[in-house]
Amino acid sequence: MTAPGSTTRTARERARAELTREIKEEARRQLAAHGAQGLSLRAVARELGMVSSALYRYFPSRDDLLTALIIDAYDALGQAAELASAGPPSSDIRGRWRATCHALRTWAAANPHEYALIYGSPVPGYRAPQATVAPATRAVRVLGGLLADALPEVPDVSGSQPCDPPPELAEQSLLVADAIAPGVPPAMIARALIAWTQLFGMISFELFGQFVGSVDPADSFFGYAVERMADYIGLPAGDAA
Amino acid sequence: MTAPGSTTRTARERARAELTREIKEEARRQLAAHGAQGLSLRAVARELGMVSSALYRYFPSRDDLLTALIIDAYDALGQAAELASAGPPSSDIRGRWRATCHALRTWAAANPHEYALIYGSPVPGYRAPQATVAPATRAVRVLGGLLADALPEVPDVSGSQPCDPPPELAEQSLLVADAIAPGVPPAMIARALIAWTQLFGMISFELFGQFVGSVDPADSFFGYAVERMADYIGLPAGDAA
DNA sequence: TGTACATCAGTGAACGCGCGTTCACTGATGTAC
DNA sequence: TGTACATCAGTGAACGCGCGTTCACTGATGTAC
Repeated sequence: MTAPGSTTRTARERARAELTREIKEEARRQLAAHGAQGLSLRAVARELGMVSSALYRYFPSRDDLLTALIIDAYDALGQAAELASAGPPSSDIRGRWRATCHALRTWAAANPHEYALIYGSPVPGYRAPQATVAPATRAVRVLGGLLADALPEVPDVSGSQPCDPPPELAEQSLLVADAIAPGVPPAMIARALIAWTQLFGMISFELFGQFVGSVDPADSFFGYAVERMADYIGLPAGDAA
Repeated sequence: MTAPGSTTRTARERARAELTREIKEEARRQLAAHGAQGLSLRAVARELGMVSSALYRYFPSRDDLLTALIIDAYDALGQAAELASAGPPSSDIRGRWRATCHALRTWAAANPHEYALIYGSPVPGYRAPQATVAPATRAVRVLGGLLADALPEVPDVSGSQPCDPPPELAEQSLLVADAIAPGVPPAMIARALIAWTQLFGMISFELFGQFVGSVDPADSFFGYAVERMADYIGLPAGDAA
């Protein structure tokens, strides 16, 4: 009888955890080769030297396996962003933004099919369950934290400005701020949303082949856009630059 | 014997053209229901009351049918952009930009699966043939034309600026300008590329469900971003605003 | 205008393949006494 | 420490389905003389 709560579980439990991991690994390889719709339980089982029905001991259905892959992908991308943002000194807001953007692009380039799974076209017939919602916000929370940290450093412009967001957007921005960037004013949230969509638009264009024949390779353009968006959001230049 | 070159071709030719159209229409419906990978020749034939092998008289393979749909989608999107840009007076650059952006979004919302086909994740195992390249540039050419028309109206800032694009990007921008926006300086091309990726990033986020729970509905945000990007590119405010 | 031939659209059967999921089962691992 | 029982992983066969593509064919449409 092992101690309760011990990290060394029974052999059965360890074997189960390991096989679950191996199934997801093989499924990710399938994903890369044939896309989300081409993900086949039978093929995964075959590759693992198992009989296809055995997989049902680990995932109740194909869609549940897909859900697990989606959650893993959001988590991996989110973690990459978190690590990158934690690299520079906390006060170097622009450095943290830069590092985060480049980490997102690097992760996407290294895991194009997992990126496509979460930021590409939705898989027809698949409805993402509630469990994917929280991991999906992990990356954007990094941006939120960064904005919140930038607050003391940005010039406090009270009163209405030209280019202030319209009422509906201001309202939505307030809710976004409440959720991921406490205290950040709607105008800054709105600018950050523009930068965020620009960032992912750029990554998707690069990965999905829209830049072929124009800004290809996209390194220079990417670096340039990241700086311009930092300017636009109003992030302080930081110590390093 | 009908006159050569007459628009009224033989019955056979007319029937062929009509069936080709019907096949593509039905295929588009399949696309909407099951995605690009779920597009099935057999299902299309079934719906049309034909036997599946009959389709091979019209398209040599499934991939060729997919290619036809892709080309049609690029053309439809490009045409929507062209029509929108031709709406306002030619000198109202900002109005044309605004109309073009909204037309792209409207087309995408009305044809989400065709949009996903061309701007979403690539279809695994499918390689787009050369024939898709030209139609693919049709939409962005509208932006190019708009920039070229704006040239006389933007302040001529010679000499190097802060925020000028780095050498590699400047070079690529020159090539882009040569192809779609003659005479437009690299700095403006670079800004337009940022705006263009922001625009498609925003449309994709909205269509693919990334805005659910934040800027949803996205109308207000979309309109706001379009204006801010117009500012950023440096488009003149126009007569209407 | 009429006939002989060529072209083409569509049929139906077949090939060879893959899929997700269920179910009754065997045998190993874990647990309670 | 040893035994009886419960839990669980994995098997293998089966169900019912779908797919792209080929091929020899029938019969209608078009064309040349």
